[in-house]
Amino acid sequence: MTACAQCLVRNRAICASLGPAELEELNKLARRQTIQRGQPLIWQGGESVLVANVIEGVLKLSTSTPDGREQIVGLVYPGDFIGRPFGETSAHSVTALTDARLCSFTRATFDQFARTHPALEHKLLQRTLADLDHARHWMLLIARKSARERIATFLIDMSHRLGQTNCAGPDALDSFALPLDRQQIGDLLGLTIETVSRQITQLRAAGMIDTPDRRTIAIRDRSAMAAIAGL
Amino acid sequence: MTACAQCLVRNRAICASLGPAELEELNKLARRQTIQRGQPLIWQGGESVLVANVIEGVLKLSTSTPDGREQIVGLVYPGDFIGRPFGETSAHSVTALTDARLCSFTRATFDQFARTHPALEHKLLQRTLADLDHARHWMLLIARKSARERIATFLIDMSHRLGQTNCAGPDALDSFALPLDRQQIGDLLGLTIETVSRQITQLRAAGMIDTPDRRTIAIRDRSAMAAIAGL
DNA sequence: CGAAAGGTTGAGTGCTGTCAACGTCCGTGG
DNA sequence: CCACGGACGTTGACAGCACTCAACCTTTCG
Repeated sequence: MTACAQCLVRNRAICASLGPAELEELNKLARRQTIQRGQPLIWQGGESVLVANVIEGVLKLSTSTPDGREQIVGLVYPGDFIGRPFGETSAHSVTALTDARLCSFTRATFDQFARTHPALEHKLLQRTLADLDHARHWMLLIARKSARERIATFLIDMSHRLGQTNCAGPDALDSFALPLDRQQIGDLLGLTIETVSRQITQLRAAGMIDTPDRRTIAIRDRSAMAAIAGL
Repeated sequence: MTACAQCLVRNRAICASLGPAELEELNKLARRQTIQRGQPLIWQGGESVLVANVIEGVLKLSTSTPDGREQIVGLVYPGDFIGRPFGETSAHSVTALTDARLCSFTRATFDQFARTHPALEHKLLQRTLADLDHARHWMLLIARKSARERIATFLIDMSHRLGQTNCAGPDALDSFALPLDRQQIGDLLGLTIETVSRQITQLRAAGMIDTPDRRTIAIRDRSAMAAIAGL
């Protein structure tokens, strides 16, 4: 029995808007769920049947063209919300990048609960507004920045995001495990796998980062990285 | 006295969620406002002091890097909502592309009203979720498509959007006035002005569109355009 | 009529994509 | 334990699309 009171993301998920009684009510509607790395959860264009809070792990949101080009349009971390409430279909796919634990609801159930709990809807609205700001900012990155700038921005960004996940507070990690392989980094930044590899090599050659193994990034010169990223 | 009952976008703006009494209440808080083409309304990074419904006209949302590269991250049409409620700062700038009429509120006033009217917040949430889907879909366009695909997609998209603005219903216009100049099309699609010009020239040479004057686009072969756009 | 703003066209460069070969890590099975 | 194979990543050669720089054309407006 994993009650909400012990939830890892109790204070960061949208549930934080609820009082004890309402939380218990919501808890009864929830289903704890684990999914494995690589496992898809929601399909682009499919009927929106599931929404969830991410308790642990990292997932990707992605869309693809009919001819197979893929773009990762967002990453989802613990405490984030996934799925498309109040809509018929999902605009993008959701896939686990690492093993993950979720607190999930059927969309119909969640929609109904949310409609009757304005505080929850408000929290969801705030989060959606922040997501929208973030997505639009990312458009600047993809449309206007060079490959090197994109890689630097991505690595700095990820060091912050993964740092916030820990209980230790909002610190930026200087060393972390990438939840994405090179192909996925390319899909996220709008680059090819070769360009990603070359840029990482150049950053390493410049002494700004280190790559002890293929999944680990160590930031050696954060200010230089930030300068390349354009703040 | 321009009351809400006669409002052009009465049924498409978020106000549609309100009953007559609440609408009158909101009306008292609103300020009708006109702004001229090119006039900025909200500044990136500035304090979020104003939100508004667009009654007439087209506006752009844009962000720029410190070194001057600009990206248009969204276009706003009649019935759409602009500004950043429930937040301290604006993540992007808002500028009128055509002369426009707004129904505006101070953010504090709107926030307070919205918090006490869940139906309005719900409508705003639905709209924000749709905007987010749209922004993420646009990321695919910018990151993965060629210049020609981007131009074709943009023109088809705009013919639909401007068609919906009219009372006539959700028709796609075959001829319309672009609210953007070439530079702005470039800023929207992540291209340079020269590339935009060349691609438009090529589409005209192929007989797919016509350009009676620099601001007018006439779509001659919609299915061919749609094919290039990738549906 | 002249100047300025906006737009088009041309020539050349460069960044990133494409194609291909090679290297490294790791699990599997002989 | 080592050989093998596949997934993943790196590096190299080359090409192409879009960018840059520049000249010229068109429209608008004083």
